[in-house]
Amino acid sequence: MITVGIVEDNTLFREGLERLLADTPGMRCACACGSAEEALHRIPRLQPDVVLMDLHLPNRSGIECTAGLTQQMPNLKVVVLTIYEDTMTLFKALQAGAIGYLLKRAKPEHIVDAIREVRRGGAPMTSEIARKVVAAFHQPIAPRSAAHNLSRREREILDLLARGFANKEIAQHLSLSVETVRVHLRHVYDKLHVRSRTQAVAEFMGLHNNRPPEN
Amino acid sequence: MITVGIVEDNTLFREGLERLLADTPGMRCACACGSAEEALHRIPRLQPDVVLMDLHLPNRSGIECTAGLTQQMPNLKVVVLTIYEDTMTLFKALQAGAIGYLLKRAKPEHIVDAIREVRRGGAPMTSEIARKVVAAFHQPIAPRSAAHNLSRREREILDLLARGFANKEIAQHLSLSVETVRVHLRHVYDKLHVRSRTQAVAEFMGLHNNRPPEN
DNA sequence: CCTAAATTAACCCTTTCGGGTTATCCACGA
DNA sequence: TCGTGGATAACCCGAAAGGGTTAATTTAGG
Repeated sequence: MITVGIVEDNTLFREGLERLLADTPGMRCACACGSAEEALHRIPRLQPDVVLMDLHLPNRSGIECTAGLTQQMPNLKVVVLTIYEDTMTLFKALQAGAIGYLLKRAKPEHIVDAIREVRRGGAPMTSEIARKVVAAFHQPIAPRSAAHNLSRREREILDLLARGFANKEIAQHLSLSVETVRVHLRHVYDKLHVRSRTQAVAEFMGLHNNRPPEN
Repeated sequence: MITVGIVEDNTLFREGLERLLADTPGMRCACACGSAEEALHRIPRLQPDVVLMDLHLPNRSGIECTAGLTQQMPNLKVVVLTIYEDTMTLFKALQAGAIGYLLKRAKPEHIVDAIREVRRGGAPMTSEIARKVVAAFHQPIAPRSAAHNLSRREREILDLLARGFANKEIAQHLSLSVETVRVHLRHVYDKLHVRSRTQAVAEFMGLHNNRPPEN
């Protein structure tokens, strides 16, 4: 018997899911929550095996709800059930601890299959979602040239910048004058087409970590 | 018709795969390579749709072979077929550009299914592998994580900060006073134990990029 | 219900940053 | 050989950032 929690603000859809679970042998609906607050309150007490989580909730987003639940219950398996197909939402949900990601247009039997798949140790998701997840691991084949127009010294200084050092500290680290650091930074700003150290760091980090592309 | 390349040093297994493909309608074996060198030479010329890649090869590893092939042919879909189940090998293969990851103990029909799955836009892998991939995205459940003590508003502002916006711009984006933004930022600095926006961004980025490094 | 935290906002003041400008030294290549 | 570009350094100045302080309102939780 697999116990399942539901978090879904849409009443019709929520009751549809309840009925689906009730009609499925081997599954039981532990609770059906209409809000993130309700979920954060009831689910830790009822300890279901799996949670079906909608992402579009009134106050807090389902992502935060997922994060809250998985932090309290590391063994809880959250399967996201949403209309959002964009990469950003997907990754935030996974980071929040979701273990599966389905679209609401999935057929009922696929949802049931997904719950069983979770129990078998899997991570249910559609083909397209899986492809996106895997693609996030691929190293960018051709690192953009933007950061490569930088000279050695400029890269070195940008690197220290990204570690949060002030110009003064960078100057000390490299045994340079603060003025020189400023000159290098100006060149970096020119080449990266930014106007502030924070923008430069954002740009630099964006190229140096394999995070999902924006949207 | 899907054309498939094979890279596998074990002769028996390689020929077994060849026969499997030959016996499968809609698939054709473009080439069967016994070494990474042979693969790097022949596959770019034959341009198969999919490559089944063993990871245990004589000289270079199949991971390097995968990296070489995917760099030359960005559209090539490499499905790893290996005995290695460890997380490190998995991640390296994915980073090298692999799009699927199967274990050699997979049944022949599953291998055929996986090739079709790739063509349908998916990323074929076993349940356990998928679980590992998804788990890599989970944020380390750091209870002491300073970033989690941040309030909703503070996280929101930090996020805009990390995108390179100035206080003034953040204020406009959120319809707030610059002073309020400054207050929130001060709290952020306190909680992250930093003294400047750049340090805060560095900290934030460090926690919010989902790289699976740790060689 | 009441308190703690969050959110909003303003003031003053010092430090840091970023743009503009100028200048010297050195290495590399046409 | 001369010029280009990198690295070094200094000046002025306005804009932005950051610290200290105070305080109103709202929200959340015990």
